[in-house]
Amino acid sequence: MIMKNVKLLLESKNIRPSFQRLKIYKLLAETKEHPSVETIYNELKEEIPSLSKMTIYNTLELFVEKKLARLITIEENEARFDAITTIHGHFKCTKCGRILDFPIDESLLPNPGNGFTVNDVDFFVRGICPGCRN
Amino acid sequence: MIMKNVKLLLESKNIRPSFQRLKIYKLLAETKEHPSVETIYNELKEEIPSLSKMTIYNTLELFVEKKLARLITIEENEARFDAITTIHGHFKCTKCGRILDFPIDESLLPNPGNGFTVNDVDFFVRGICPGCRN
DNA sequence: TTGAATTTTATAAAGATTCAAAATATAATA
DNA sequence: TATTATATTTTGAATCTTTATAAAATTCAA
Repeated sequence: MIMKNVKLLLESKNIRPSFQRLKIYKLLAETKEHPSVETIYNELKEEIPSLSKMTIYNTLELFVEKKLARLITIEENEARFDAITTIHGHFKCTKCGRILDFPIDESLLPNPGNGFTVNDVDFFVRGICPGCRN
Repeated sequence: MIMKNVKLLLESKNIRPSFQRLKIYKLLAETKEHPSVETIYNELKEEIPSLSKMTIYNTLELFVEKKLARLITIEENEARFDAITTIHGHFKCTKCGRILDFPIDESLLPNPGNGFTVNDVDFFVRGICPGCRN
């Protein structure tokens, strides 16, 4: 993803495209690893030595608010993030620890029932991935 | 749920039915609130003044291991627990904060695909509950 | 270029969880 | 019953993630 497009995307959501925000979004969009704050920090601190974790927390919170990112609570301890905001499932391999995306048919999703307003759906599966089974 | 049956249940899972474990299981089984460690601690400390949170952490971990309880990660910060271990959905009302159960048709559940071993499924929905909409 | 608003940074504080060791309770054996 | 071994609980400190606060730096517009 080229920077110019990241910039346009943030601006389309009324987010000022600061250097840090651009870098954080670009990283998130280019990885499939569902990184934590810690991971993002480690990936970027070489390029941005002044970077503080607080900036990452603030930025991700802003992205989630503006629906540029999703917060994933599949891990017990730390928040994970995903730049893909359309509905999809998350598979966590309890052996290698990776979190993988998989498509889900939205029309088949369970529904809490009449009278409930649904704003957000998470579908988490835990088990062993094909690579770890061999 | 009477204590005798709690005792039998724990014993059937090879868990020594200590006083603390019995009380913690009974509380978890009799509430629909999906309590946190903190909540369980506050509920029980009057009856068991010596109780420590560490015991609750240890006990719940043991229960989850032995499939007497489920760990629910719908909250960003704290772990919640549920004595119902069969597959069902969780709805979190972002207004009143309550976490409610709802049934889901297991045969319709999305599947990560061939080659994946599935051990555990979580289905979380966030939104507004009927009570809070009025 | 100046000044106001925003963003980033550094530091501290809070909250949840884990660790290690001591104290207590339970079970097994003599 | 007394003794010993084992399991459980408690305590207090440590760690880890996240949040709060305020100062410093940066950006933007006049």
